[in-house]
Amino acid sequence: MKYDAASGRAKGDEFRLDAYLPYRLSVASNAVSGLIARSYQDRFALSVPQWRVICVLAEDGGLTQGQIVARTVMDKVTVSRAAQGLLKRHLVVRSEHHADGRSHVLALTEEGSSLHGEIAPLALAYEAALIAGLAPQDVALLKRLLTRLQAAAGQLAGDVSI
Amino acid sequence: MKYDAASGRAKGDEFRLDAYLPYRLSVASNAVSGLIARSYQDRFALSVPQWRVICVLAEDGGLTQGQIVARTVMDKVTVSRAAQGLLKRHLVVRSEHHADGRSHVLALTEEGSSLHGEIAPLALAYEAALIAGLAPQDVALLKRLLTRLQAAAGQLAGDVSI
DNA sequence: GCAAACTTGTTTCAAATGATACTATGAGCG
DNA sequence: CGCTCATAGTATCATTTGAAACAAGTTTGC
Repeated sequence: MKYDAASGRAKGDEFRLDAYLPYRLSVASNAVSGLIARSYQDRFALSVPQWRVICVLAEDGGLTQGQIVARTVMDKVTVSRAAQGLLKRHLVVRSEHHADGRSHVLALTEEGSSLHGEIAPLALAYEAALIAGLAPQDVALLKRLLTRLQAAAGQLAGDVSI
Repeated sequence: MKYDAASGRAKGDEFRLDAYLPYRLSVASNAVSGLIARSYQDRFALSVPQWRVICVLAEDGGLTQGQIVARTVMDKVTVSRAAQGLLKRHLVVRSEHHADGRSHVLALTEEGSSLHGEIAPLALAYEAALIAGLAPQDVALLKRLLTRLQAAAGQLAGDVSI
């Protein structure tokens, strides 16, 4: 059952789930995301999408939801819901877009900015704990490789659907 | 707004979402998983959990659901549902466990095994397309780093909850 | 100008997810 | 034995997700 007479080699060598990159990637990401998400939820009652919106608003100032979608690689529905939650908690404010009536500009409130200032060090501490024991150049390479995988996946998805 | 007078340095340097490993990991994984999941779904009407169950049964022969849970890092509910779907399609069979009446042993049918044989090359082709352009030693390092991140996340999660 | 086509953001709906509770069986111990 | 406790797997429920339809506003082409 593990030996394929036609190909003349062990079938088990052909495909091993443990060695399959998409599987490894998904499992590692789930473990890390789960850890982080639980932490944000428990301590600050924030979802990951909400935290991402806060981050890009802290970095780039006022943005429309469309710009946030582009910056965070999230669905527009996800961003819309995250923004509504943050609005209710007065962590962000909305203002009219000067040139486009469909759009609004989101920006952090004082409170939102202060929350960001509070969480950011904890987030960095989590990252530091995760990569403790890894060589810095390995971490840098890891980030580059992840970006290239993301780009490759995007390209392959585009190739198929278009 | 990007300059914090109190700390005397640019705020943007403190936390950049783009450089945050959990974010990069999640985004890359979502891009890759989405691509793969769509492909399994479109061509074979299989979910990712179902595909994972097929893989470990192809590798290891008859397993209980508990063993599959351990092998695939999935929730037991997820495995239960995946198994039920595969049973309905006669891709796996269930037999009594010789020593434990609560448990069943799952194994691939001829049809399930043949489906695995059909999908595996495609899965490998996807992986090859994703890592095209990357140095093989970089890919090997990537897999090792992912495994270590997963372990670190598991450990951190354990530290908190226990 | 103004109708058709497109964009922005929201709502709606169906599917996936996972925590919790439950059933059925097995294990430990007096 | 017989009672409690642990485990395998399933069912239930609330939440999350994203695709598709939608409303409101903008752009384009004639």
